[in-house]
Amino acid sequence: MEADEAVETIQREMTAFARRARASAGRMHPELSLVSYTLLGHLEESGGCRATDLAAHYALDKSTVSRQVAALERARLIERRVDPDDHRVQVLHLTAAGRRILAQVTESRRTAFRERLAGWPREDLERFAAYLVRYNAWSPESAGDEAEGR
Amino acid sequence: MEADEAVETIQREMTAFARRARASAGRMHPELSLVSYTLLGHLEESGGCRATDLAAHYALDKSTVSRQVAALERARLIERRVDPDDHRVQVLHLTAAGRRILAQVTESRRTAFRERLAGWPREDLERFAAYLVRYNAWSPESAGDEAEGR
DNA sequence: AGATTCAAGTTGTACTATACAACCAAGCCG
DNA sequence: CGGCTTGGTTGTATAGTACAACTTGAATCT
Repeated sequence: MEADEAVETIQREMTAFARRARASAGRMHPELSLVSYTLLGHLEESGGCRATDLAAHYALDKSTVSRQVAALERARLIERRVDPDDHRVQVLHLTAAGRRILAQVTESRRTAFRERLAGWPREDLERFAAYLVRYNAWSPESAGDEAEGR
Repeated sequence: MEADEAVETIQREMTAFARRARASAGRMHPELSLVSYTLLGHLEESGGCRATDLAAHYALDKSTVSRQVAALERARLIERRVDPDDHRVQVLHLTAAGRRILAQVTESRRTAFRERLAGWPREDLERFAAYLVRYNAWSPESAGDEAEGR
């Protein structure tokens, strides 16, 4: 069956990609690992949030986030502000330096992706993007939704 | 420009995927990491090869492969046979157990992917698969080939 | 109010994947 | 033969991660 073959290919290619991505991202941007980049990006988008939120959002252990945050703070890329309403909470914010590095790495990553995708017809880019969104949006809980038209 | 937006989306989604993949693969199949799985798969496809070939193919350091191979051998999933023509070389082969585990994990992964991709029209599956192949096939040396019709 | 439970973070510990460098051992070549 | 090359291992170091134990502050339930 051809559909099965396509699933197989998707599986193989996604796996291959996953295997390579982290390492190559690290080589491209030694100053900001993929994880740090992601966390910084979230802080920018969200305009500041708690370590716990990051952990929940990215399915990471709170200890992992704690250490990442500590490293980012040490590097002066983020700062912690204790929430006056709840002294357990530290709200994380990008510093100016953090914003700068983030922008720089984003730009450099964008360039790499643009280069890699150069020559793709716009229609293909848009379809590929849509497929990826759809693929990533899947979660066990949402399984079956589409089939039932929700 | 819409094409740029699509590139941005691809970037973001690929990144998100990469971040999650390894960990989730590990959770799904504690008995065989993504790397081990990949190496075993290569041995099956190739019908036996050298550690150096694996390293080259997956852009891993030979020391990394050496240790992976050692672990897989310890687990009795592969075996080494010294090449009679060149005593430096160890040709790696799957054992029966290795073949069994590989098949089992492949099946389980396939199921997960099938579930995730359930409800996708066959046409979309095929297009997505083709896009991924194209995306992964890219390498710095090949850049520009398409534009020049090679 | 006091005791208990809950939530946010930190720290200790351990493991995996990885790289780089130094090394060894076997072939190969002039 | 002697030196270079190639395949592989080992020592060492780092990043990212998890889990468990702990601290501290908040909330809740008598």
